Amino acid sequence: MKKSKKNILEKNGWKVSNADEFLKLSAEESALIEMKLTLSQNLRQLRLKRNLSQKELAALLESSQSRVAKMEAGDSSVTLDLLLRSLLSLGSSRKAIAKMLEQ
Amino acid sequence: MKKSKKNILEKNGWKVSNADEFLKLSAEESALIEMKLTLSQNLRQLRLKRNLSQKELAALLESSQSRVAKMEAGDSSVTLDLLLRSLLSLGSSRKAIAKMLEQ
DNA sequence: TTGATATATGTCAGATATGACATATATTTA
DNA sequence: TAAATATATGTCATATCTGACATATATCAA
Repeated sequence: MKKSKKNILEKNGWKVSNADEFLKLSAEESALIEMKLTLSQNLRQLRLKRNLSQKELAALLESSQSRVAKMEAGDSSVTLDLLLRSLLSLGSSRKAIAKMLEQ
Repeated sequence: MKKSKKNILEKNGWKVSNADEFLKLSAEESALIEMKLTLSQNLRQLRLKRNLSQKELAALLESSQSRVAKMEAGDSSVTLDLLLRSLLSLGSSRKAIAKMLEQ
């Protein structure tokens, strides 16, 4: 795993304090985090494609601009449930979401 | 939507008290619930394929038998995060999960 | 039957996620 | 440039999820 990726993860609150500990991230945890990051990225893409600001998307989702920012930033406080609900609200189909995950 | 499906949803805690209210389930909510049910079913299949009891799977996940039962039952208190972590722990790959969702 | 094992259901205290808010920092526009 | 708009970051009260436990109900073997 590249240093840059580790930095990104740490910045977003994933507890990865040193290389050893990082290696202890189980394969499952890593996979889950990477799935979240993939969905985050797709969320931002979709929002921009629709020419919405984070504030506008937040209104659509009945959430807040700051939470949308956190979703797009891949913050560790954001669940898959919230990401998926958001993608669906932006018009993604279940199939489209499956496609995002098949990588 | 068939009556039987409505009954299943209600039984599992999805607030769907009457037909009118049921119709108000947004398309997104329905899609999310169906995705969860799909993953629930796959979880049970996988567990049985591995010849594990719910108790044994719970130990593997550092969870409890009752929570595994709820996961498999599609209980509304169970998040996608937990379902996906469980599937990954049972050896499902990200790709396999994408496949489950592509339906 | 009976006892053993598996699964389902209800509850709850503690853990985690949420929207909201304030405010910092970019980015865009005039 | 400066002002306006957009996005990022930190915090918090409330809401929701979690593992654990008790206990009910199946399922199965003797």
